[in-house]
Amino acid sequence: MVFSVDKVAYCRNEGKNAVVESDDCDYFYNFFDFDRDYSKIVKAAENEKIDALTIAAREGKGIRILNQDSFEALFSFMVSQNNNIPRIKKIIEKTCEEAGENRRVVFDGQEVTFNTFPSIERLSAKKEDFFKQAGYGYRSSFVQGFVDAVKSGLNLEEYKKLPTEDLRKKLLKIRGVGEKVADCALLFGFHRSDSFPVDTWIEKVYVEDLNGKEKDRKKIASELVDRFKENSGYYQQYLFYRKRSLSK
DNA sequence: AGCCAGGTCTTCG
DNA sequence: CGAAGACATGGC
Repeated sequence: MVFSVDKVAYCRNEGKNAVVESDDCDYFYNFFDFDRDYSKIVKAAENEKIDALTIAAREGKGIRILNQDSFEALFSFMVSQNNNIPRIKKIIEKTCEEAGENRRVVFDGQEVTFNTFPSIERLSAKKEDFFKQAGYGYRSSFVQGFVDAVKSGLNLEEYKKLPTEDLRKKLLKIRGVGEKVADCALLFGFHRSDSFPVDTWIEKVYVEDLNGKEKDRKKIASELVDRFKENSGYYQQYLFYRKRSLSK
């Protein structure tokens, strides 16, 4: 099952194909970025003539840069700071369970229930203790501040019109949003593939596989975007997933 | 038992 | 600027 805001899709593999069923196929067609020719991106990655990238792209050729909801993406990545992935998932799941709406859908005659990602209204109705008990820790004030800002006029839809650099600056003004979270939101929430989020894993890639010399994450990110331009985000995902899978 | 996690903010030199 | 600490919580 895949969830996005108040929608759900049921996914499975049939041989070489991925099958996606949903009440809203148009939405998930865009969500999974099916319009894009990823074979071109893999070829471009191979043409960079970087061993690690070539391998990563070939192994990760099924990876898509999802078109997530911008609010949900920014909110979720705000939770990711100084946190581990299993716990991030738990926090978001708990938030959906307790603040989202319960829904039912039917796939192939099978009834499925799920919780939506909560709306701004539902989130803003929650008090500080809700976030504390959901496990947000010190990030509680960040997400609450963000929710308040959106409720009182901050409009991410308007941001979509901005060029990447301007949009990036806007996102960085939000408390709790630094370079890495902004870049992830740019990539997944706004599909700005000219961004290269640098986290602990990409730092390893940069040093071990790209022979990088910079130490500062911000400099690393801008160096990589200068180098890979519009393909940055795709390469970042290939490299990220391969690095993580190797460490397990 | 500690160290660490898809970092960010604040403070201090 | 650039480095160093603090920050909540729980995964491993």
